Amino acid sequence: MITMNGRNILVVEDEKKIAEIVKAYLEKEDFRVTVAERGEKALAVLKEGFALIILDLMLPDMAGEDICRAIRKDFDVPIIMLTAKSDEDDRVRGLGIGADDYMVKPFSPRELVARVKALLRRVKGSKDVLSFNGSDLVLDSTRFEVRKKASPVVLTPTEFKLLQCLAERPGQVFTRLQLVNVILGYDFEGYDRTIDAHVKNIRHKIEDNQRKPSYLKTVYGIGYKFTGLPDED
Amino acid sequence: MITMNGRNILVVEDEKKIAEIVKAYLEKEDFRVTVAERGEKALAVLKEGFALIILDLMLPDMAGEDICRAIRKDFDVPIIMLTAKSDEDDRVRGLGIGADDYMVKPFSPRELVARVKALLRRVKGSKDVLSFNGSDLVLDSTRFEVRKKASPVVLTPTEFKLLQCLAERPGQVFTRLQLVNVILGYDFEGYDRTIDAHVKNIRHKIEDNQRKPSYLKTVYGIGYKFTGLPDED
DNA sequence: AAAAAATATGAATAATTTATGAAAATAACG
DNA sequence: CGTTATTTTCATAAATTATTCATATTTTTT
Repeated sequence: MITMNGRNILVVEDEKKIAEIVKAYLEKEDFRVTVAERGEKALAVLKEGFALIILDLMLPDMAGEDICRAIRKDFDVPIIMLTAKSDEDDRVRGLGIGADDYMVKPFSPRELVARVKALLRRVKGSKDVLSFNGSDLVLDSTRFEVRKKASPVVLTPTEFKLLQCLAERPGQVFTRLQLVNVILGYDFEGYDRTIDAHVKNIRHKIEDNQRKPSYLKTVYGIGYKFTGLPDED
Repeated sequence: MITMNGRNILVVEDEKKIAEIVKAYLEKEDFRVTVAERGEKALAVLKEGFALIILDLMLPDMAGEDICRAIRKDFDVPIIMLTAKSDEDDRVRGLGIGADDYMVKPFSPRELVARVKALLRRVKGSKDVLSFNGSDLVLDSTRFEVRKKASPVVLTPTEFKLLQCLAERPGQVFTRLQLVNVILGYDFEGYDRTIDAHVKNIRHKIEDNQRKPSYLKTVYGIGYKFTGLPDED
């Protein structure tokens, strides 16, 4: 396995302008940036060693997911995937491609920088696994899998995204609208309350007592929140 | 550098229809919106102070990027750029100039509102926490939670809003009518005195001695006020 | 100190909000 | 194309909160 290099970032993006902007923003933060316009080139420079890779899902020569898998085969490097539409993130998450994070275009460059930093911080610590209540509940984003007291729990894609969204920020309260925006996309035309149904189903799968949930809690009049330490409020 | 104003948003957009829709959506979320149809006017009202600016890249009198630069020269205010169609160049231009985020038309107004909020949160440093009497009493808006001497106090939504409204301006006296307008909405048809009931319930939860409240004080003949330093009047 | 005015309080009732099971619509898959 | 899994909607039950009201208490005025 090849060593990764401190502040080197590889940007795989064929839209030159976007690549440039991303480069500019990252360099302003003291990262060194290499741009590859094609998947082929990306794979060629890989062995230079990068701390992180930003990868467009749509490239002229190869599918982003293939590149991602190719990278993952030999390198243990965090990847942020760029997708054009909100429904593509399903593919990113669902297919076990193994991206560590993803952003839907159009994205704010500041947010990208923030995520790069966050991801580097996270990765340095360990992998992409959220663990709660002393490993009683584990959310493994790279494997798209949840484990409850060590035994696997099967969540549907929407359920997983919902739980993940909440679990990433324990204690923070999300309104149904916020959750819809994040999980179903800004263009979702349906009803707020569909969130309730998913919450119910998730609770059924991860809570000991569905009537008295210890993880996924209701905040009356506002929305929902996740609590990592079931006892606390 | 000029101070920015809490919930004031400037929309610079010449297409009246779009401006109106944006305005309506933002006002529904309790923002105060000023619309400028031309760049010239935008620059003129700038000193009123805005928390955020939404700027169309294409304007009749001046290029959006010039306005953007002009704004940035004197104001440190977050900017969301609106660009027409999915013209890549425009998109990219917006970012290069130093917009914080951008959206491609046609966009969903819901998404715009969500991005506005996200950007404000990000810029503010996500400090939605009010702290009083040396952290004896803490109001945390993102967690929708009040803590009294470090232990959580559960307030109902109305109670929370009421307390928040008062606590945001310690010392300022609010009439019941003002409170009703802010908390229950201008269209509330009920009785003033419902506020009293909420005050009672809040006091029950946060005051040591409900008969001699140290935070939530009555101003006889007028209304109520919040005092951050319990000793002072 | 008594009367008047305003606020506090507890309890009853009304109104909202959430949970839930099942049906209908959609998407995914072979 | 039919079959299955998933997502969404819907109707209703259950839970929680908001409002009102009658009465007690406090504050102000005279």
